[in-house]
Amino acid sequence: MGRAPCCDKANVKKGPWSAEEDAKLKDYIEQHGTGGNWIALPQKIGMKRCGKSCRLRWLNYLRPNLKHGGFSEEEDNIICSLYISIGSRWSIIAAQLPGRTDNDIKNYWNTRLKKKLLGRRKQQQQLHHQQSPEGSPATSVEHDHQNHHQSPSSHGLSNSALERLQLHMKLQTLNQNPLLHTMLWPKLHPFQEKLLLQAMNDENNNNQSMQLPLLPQPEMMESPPSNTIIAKPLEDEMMMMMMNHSSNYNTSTTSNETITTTTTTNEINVDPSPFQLGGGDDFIMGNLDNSGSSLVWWSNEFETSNGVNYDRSGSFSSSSNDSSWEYCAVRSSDGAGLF
DNA sequence: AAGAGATGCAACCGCGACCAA
DNA sequence: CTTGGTCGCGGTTGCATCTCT
Repeated sequence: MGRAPCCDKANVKKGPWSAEEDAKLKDYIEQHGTGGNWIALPQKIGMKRCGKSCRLRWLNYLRPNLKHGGFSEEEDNIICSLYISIGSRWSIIAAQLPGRTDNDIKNYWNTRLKKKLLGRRKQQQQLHHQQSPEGSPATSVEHDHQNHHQSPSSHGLSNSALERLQLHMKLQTLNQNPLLHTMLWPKLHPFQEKLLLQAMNDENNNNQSMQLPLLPQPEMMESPPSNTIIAKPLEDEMMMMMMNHSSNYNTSTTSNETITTTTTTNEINVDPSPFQLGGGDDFIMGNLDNSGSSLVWWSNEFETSNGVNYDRSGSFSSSSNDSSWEYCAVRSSDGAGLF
């Protein structure tokens, strides 16, 4: 037995609001406030609308000082940064953008900003698809782009986390350009950082049952222990997704495999990994080092000491003053992955 | 010019959180 | 502690408009 409806659905008007309804609601709230009870409000003013509908209309459209459309570059950057950090927590993101509503930002992200930022990858995938029509399907993110309003792909990974990973990679690529760096990674106001940290810790706390490490507070990040993997929400989520996605994932603390990659521009030695994660098609591979920020992007295959081929499709890293991160997505010839 | 498909946006839905009784 | 009502959020849907062929 489901919960009781909040209103009599049969006698409630749905659909677009008329100017008359808008005026009625606006006038009432400006004079009397909401009274702390949205459900009762429509009856008070004689409207055949659900209280939730009134609330939504007020918050998203009628409220004073709301801006519609015309997102600035700075707003784009803030949305993007926060989305990568905390995911689709539109209310938190909206709180950082005065005059914007969560619904507005959500729509803007889904319809424009995401495409704007991931456009290049889409082109790459289209090219890849043309070159190998029998190849693997597009990621769920791009699949969704091409199939508006259709169900997610059967890939099984969270679109949100994939997007965040892709964006992180993309922005780190752009990060090589110092001009773009400041443009795309704006320094947050301390209050924004505090909010962000709070949100991150909330997320980590919620995941405690999964035994994921907590995000360290700034004061805890003074000198991270060597080879300690500090989980940020993005990484947590990706790890959990990989584990959920992979029916045959494997974790190990006894890997003795050393991977050496050689590219035309980079030579990367990955320490014997303390943690393996694999299975399925794609993998996340990470390595914490203390050598500062570095960025590499591979598209070539590389071979491990035991002869397993990995197609390292991309890699990125990020860093703060105290710690740095390096990740790459890998696909192996034998179905094993490394973290 | 017309039809089909893509896009953008407002609004709805359902669920979990919260709180008071 | 339980229950019922409300709030707030994120995901989804419906539809008008735009773009392409």
